[in-house]
Amino acid sequence: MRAGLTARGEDPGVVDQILALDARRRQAVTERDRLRARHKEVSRQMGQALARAHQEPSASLQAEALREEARALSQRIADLEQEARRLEAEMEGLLLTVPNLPRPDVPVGPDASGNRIVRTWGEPKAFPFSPLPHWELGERLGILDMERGASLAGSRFYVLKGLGARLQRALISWFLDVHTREHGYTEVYLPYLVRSTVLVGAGVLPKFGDNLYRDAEEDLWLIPTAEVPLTSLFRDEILPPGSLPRYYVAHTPCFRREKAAAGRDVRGIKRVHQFEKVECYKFCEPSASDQELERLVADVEDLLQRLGLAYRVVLLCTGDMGFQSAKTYDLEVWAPGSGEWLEVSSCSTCADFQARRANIRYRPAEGARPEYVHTLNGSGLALPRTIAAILENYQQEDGAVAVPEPLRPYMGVARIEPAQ
RNA sequence: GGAGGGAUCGCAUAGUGGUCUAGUGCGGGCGCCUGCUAAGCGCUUGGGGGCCCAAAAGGCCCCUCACGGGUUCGAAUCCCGUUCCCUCCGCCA
Repeated sequence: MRAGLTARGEDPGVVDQILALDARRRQAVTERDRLRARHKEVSRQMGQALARAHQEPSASLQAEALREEARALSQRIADLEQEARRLEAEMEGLLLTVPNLPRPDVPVGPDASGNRIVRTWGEPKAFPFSPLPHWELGERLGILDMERGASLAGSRFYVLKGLGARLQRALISWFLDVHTREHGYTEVYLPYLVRSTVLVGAGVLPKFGDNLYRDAEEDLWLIPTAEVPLTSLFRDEILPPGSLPRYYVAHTPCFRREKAAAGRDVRGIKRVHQFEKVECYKFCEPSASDQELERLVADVEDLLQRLGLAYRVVLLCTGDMGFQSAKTYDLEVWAPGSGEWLEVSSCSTCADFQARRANIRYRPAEGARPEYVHTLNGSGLALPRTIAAILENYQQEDGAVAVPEPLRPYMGVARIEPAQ
C-alpha cells in the first residue's frame, strides 16, 4: 500500500497515521464492550430486584445499590463511546483522502509524460487543403453558436442549432443503440442531482467539491458524470449469487466548474461547463475485472472504428490517473483542425475502491460471505469532443461536412451544408 | 405548499419502559420419518464490529427494530430532528 501511494506521488505516511488511530480505536472499543456486557448484567439484576421489591424490603435496597453501579458504568461507557467515535471519524476522514492504489501493470510516472500509447487505429487523415478547427466549421455551418451560449450562461457554454443539435442527438441515440443491442448493456435514466453521500461513494467528495455545481439549500449536487449515480445504484446492497457481471449504459448531461483549468482550452467545445455523455458502467466479480476493462475499451473502440475516426489508446501512468482509478485507458481521437489528440473517452477500473465507499457487495455463492464488487466505467462517448472530431475529420473542400455512415439513418441527411 | 398515517428478522405480522437471548406464521437451509409426492417432526436462519487463535475452523462479547440525537440505571416502546413510503387537499409539465 505504501508502495502504491509512493508511485502516485502521495505521502505514504498517512498509512501509519491510520494504523495508529485504528489501534487506539480498537482499544477503546474493546474496553467499551467489556463494560457494556457488565452493564447489561447489572440492569438485568436490577429488573429482577425491583420485581421482588414489594415482597422483600431488602430487595429494594439491593436495587438501589445496583442502580448506583449501573449509573457509574453508564458514564464510563459514554466516555469511551465518545472516544471511539472521535477516533473512528478521524480515521474515516483520513481514509477518504487516500486515492486508489494502481494495478501492478500501471506504469509509474510523474504526469502525462509517463503515459504509454498502447495502440493506434487508423491513419490521421490527410487533407488537400488546410483543415479548419471545429469552432470555425461550426460557425460557418450555422450549427454552433459560442457567443449566444456565452450570453446565456457565460464562457464555456454553447448553443447547438439545426443539424448540429441533431448530430448530437443522433450520436447519443446511436451510442445507446449499439451498447444496448450489440454490447449487452442495460439502458438507465438517472437523476442529474444527487446527495453528497453519492459523491463520496464515487470518490468525488470530499476532495473535489470545488469542481461541482451545487444547490446549497437542498444539499444536492449536479453530477459531473453519470459514473456518480451509477456507482450508487446498488449502494448498501448485497447482490445475490449469479447476478454479476452487470452492464449499464446511461446518457446524462455532465456539469463541471473547470475551475482548475481556468484559461486552458478556451476555444471551441473541448472544455465546457455542461456537456452530454453516454457512460458505460460495469459491476463485476474481482477476478473478472481486468478482462472486463479490456472488453469495455473494446466496446468503446467499436464506436470509433465504425465512425471511421483515427484514434490511439493510452494507458495512463500512476501520476496521471484519476483519484478513484486503479487503471485507466484514455481513448484519443485525432482532430486535424485543432491539431491535437482529443480525449473522447476514459475507461477505468476502480477495483473495489468505489464499492467500499458505497458499500456494494455481492454473494459469491449461496450462504457465502459477502464480498466487495469491482466497478468499471468508461465514456462511450463524450459528445462535444466527438462532435468536434467528426466535424474536423469529415470536413470537405467545399465547406460542407459529410455525415459518417452509421449516423445517416438518425440524421436523415448525408451532408451538413454550409449556411447560405 | 397544507393535513394525517406509517417504517420491526428474506416476506407477513405481534410487541406502549425491565420478564434473561424481539415472539409467531410463511419462506430458505440441515436432519429425521417416508413406496414416490405431499404432510408431519426436530434443529437452524441476516449484517457490522471487537477479543481469543500463528492461520483457518471455531469460540466468547458488543452493536443492529429506517437513520441521528435526547430522557432513563434500563428504550422496538417515550420525546426531538432527518430520510423514505402511503392517503387526502392545493399547485403543476
